[in-house]
Amino acid sequence: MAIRPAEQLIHKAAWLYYAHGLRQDEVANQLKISRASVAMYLRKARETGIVNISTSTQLFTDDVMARKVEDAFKLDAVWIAPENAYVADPSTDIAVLAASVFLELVKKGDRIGVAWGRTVYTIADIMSYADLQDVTVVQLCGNLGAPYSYRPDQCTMEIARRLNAKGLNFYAPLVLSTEELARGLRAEPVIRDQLAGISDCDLALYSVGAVDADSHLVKCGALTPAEMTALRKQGAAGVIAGQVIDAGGEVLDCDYNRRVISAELGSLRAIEKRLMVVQEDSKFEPLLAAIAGGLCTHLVIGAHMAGRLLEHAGAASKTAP
Amino acid sequence: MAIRPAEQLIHKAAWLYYAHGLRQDEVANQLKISRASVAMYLRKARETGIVNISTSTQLFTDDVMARKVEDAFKLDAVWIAPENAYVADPSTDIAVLAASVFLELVKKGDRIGVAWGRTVYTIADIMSYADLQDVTVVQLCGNLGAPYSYRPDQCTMEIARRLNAKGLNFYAPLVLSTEELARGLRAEPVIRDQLAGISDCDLALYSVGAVDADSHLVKCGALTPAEMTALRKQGAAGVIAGQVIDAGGEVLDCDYNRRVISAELGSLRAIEKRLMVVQEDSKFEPLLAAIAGGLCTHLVIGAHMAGRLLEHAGAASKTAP
DNA sequence: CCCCTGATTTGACTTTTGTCGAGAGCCGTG
DNA sequence: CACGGCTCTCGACAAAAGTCAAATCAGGGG
Repeated sequence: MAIRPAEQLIHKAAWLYYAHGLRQDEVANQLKISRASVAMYLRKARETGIVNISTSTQLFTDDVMARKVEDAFKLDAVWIAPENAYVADPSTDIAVLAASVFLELVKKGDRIGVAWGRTVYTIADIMSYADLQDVTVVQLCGNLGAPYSYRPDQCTMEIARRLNAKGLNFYAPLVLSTEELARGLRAEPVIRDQLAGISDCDLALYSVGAVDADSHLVKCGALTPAEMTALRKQGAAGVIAGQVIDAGGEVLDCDYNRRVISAELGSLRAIEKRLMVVQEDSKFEPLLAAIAGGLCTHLVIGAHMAGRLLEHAGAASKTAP
Repeated sequence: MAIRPAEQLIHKAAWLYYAHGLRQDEVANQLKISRASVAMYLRKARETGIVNISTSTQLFTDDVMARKVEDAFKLDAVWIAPENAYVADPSTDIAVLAASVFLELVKKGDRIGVAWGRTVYTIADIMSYADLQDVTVVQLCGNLGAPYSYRPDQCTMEIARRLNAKGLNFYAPLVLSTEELARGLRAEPVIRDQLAGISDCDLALYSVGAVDADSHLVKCGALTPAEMTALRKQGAAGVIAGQVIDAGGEVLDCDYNRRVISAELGSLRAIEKRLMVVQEDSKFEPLLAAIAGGLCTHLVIGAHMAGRLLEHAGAASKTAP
């Protein structure tokens, strides 16, 4: 898009202020506008991603625990949000960290796969704006009609908006009523292309869902609590991009999964950087499953969860030394 | 290096302030220190690169003139600093822009070649701090003993310091008194390795020098004004990394060049991104030579210089349509 | 053990920045 | 051409951030 005159002014103000280090009143003089306007422009500049303020997430990887988790689970990088009363809301802390990490991982020209869930939406919501060029954000799974505020397409679009990127939505329901219909839809060129394009992503962002009555899948009406319980008995350990996985991180062989339109796990694994973010402590088992299935290379979790992971790894190495 | 406790505090303060958006007094409460300390920590955080504030340089590439220069000279990207009374000192403007562009081009893990000169040093001087990991800054040419404040090794080290990167200096004089000695020195393992490593760089930063009595080479005593005039008559058009080039951008065949220890132009051309920055209008001819020799892919110049380049290109296309 | 040095921290003060409601300009419409 | 409705801009005030000299602290040497 061509730069509009207003945007030009914002850019100039931001330039003088942030790059040259002038004060707001000096900028106002230069540009012959009031200081109040300058202040407003600067806010817009920050909101548009014309200026970018990022803080290194070093500290959270440098943590000894983070290193241990990396080693124990063979992950590329792990960030641990300290849970000790840092800030009012501890779960926000993880999301803020995840957003920073995400922005640090994104590069110009990247193609990014985004799944859906409360966690992902929270991240999108608090993520600061950036002006990445040529970035495409693709939706990893089908949609849900539910009146949820964090539908898959909304997660995708919101993140795309924040990055000033192109959003590629998935115009199909997440789950259909029959296997045949799902198969047919997956074969549709427009859907097939989207699914095929997923393995071309450079970066994926998702969380993992729990297999219980609180799951989004239940809340959105994709599954009943009873069905969920049944799946659990069949070995369901978690939910990734709308699909139910077993403890080994493989797609569970069940009727539900066959009716789902979503990224194949194989495609997900083909993505170089798979950033998984887990907020709730209750998602321990699902997280283990996701890690077992090689569905995450980069991980953002809270300190408590990290402790549990290490405990588990320690116990496992004792039983089978 | 292990994170010292002090650094930890700085990091926490920066995190709460910039990532969580708390106010300084809120941060002070959280961390149980005074607000004044928080303010100080935050300044340190900015100076260390723990937080990173960058402004997009879009505006300067989006310029119509920039596009035209790109097309006319087949360059990858051109940034033009508007010379019209933007800010007090117009030449600073170019350096500020160059520093931003430079930081935008650097990626983690990069190896960066840096030449020397007033322009390069000015850029280093106003460049904001960053915390790039695994970046190496290598010196492109030998040193000068002169009491200059912008010796090659200083340019290299200052940039390395700003980026929190490793600096690789070149422990050899730029110019020796005999050709034999230069040849011998170039064959020394330690020097040879350094020279060989130059083509592995991902990014180079340099300016181009003029062939006149004001040249650094003269000021540093590497050449006398008379020798400079003589070289000019022999076809010298500019100076790159301490070497004299002709109008076609090739090393001039002369005694001086044979006595110089510096990056071969071939190695420089092997570098993917070659960022050239020119501040002075008087360097028109040298710049043309550098462009002709394919020594620059990315260019930062002032509006006036851009005008002259386009004029030249227009005239050239008229004489040879 | 005490004093001195240098670095860190703090409270008090100043400067800079953010915000809000009022007013000015702009456009399409009746 | 006058009238809303709209956005953009400004002045004034309140809030936040920056600064500095004095106080405190840690540690080393005499």
